[in-house]
Amino acid sequence: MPALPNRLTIGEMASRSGVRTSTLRYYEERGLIASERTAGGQRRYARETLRRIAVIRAAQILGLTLEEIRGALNELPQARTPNRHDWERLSQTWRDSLDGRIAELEALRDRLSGCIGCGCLSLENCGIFNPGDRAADAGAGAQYLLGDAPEP
Amino acid sequence: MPALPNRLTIGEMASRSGVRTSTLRYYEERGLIASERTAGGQRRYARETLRRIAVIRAAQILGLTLEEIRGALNELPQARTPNRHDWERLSQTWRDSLDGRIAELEALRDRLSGCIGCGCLSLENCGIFNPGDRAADAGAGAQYLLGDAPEP
DNA sequence: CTACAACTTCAAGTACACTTGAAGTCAAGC
DNA sequence: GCTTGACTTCAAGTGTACTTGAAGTTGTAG
Repeated sequence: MPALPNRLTIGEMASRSGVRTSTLRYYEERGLIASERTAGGQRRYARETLRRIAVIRAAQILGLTLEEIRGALNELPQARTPNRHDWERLSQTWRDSLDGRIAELEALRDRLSGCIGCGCLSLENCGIFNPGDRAADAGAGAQYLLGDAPEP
Repeated sequence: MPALPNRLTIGEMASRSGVRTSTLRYYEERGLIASERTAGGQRRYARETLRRIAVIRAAQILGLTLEEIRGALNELPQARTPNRHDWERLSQTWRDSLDGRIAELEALRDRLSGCIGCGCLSLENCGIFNPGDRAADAGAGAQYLLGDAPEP
């Protein structure tokens, strides 16, 4: 077993994290991760950066943009090892966001399930698929199913 | 109250569905919706198309691409009013897909919750955030939290 | 019958998250 | 000390889902 170096090359980071080198450079360019350079100009990453990447990939699943993730991560400074409190705040925030998304999807699923019973698409009087036929001047139309406000 | 015409202009469709005219033209170009034309070449939509748009927006929430949605919708042909069986198949498929996504997010949330207790980001020995430090040659690294296989 | 808002097409632009390729440099093993 | 794979930058390309703008046409209210 080879000893684990504390400073990892970009290739080592890639194979350990499952994220391509081009992506790592891109993340660095966008300020999500940081690196030091060798005398010759090559990147060397701290081992902690692996965790940061895990957090980034997890946050992407939650639907956050890289910019939003960058904002969240910048409260876990790269200068010091993030402490338990830092991490609790971040993971609690994301947990809440997850709970929200889960609730949204469950509501959508339940509306869909209701529709299975009524066969909406073939019926004129389904309250879910026909709102636009009645609330014409609300401008919201078929947004009903989505639980959305009209945007554009 | 103005009577509801059976053939709607693109502008009427836009205000009823909450989707821009440019988006409607784009959907048509991509084969998700259809229209007839007036003698002068302007689009006129059947009222049913409003439902189709509601379905499209709902499916987007599920994370389907327009191409996938097009595929699903093409089994609900525009030529005839889709029957109850058509709709049951489609909504059941999407319900299953929703259930899957909900389960994924719940698993992620639970792993996050476990992390809140252990303060991973500051600990060397968390099984969730440090897998890459031990399974170096698996190439999977920090994918653990995500429940993902390594892709690239 | 005319004015004007709403429509038409087509090409190009935008945002996000990357990937690819060219041309060149670095570092580790022999 | 040289070879070779891994690295470097920078510009351009990809795919998805649209939006914007220019230049011209249509349809309807007055």
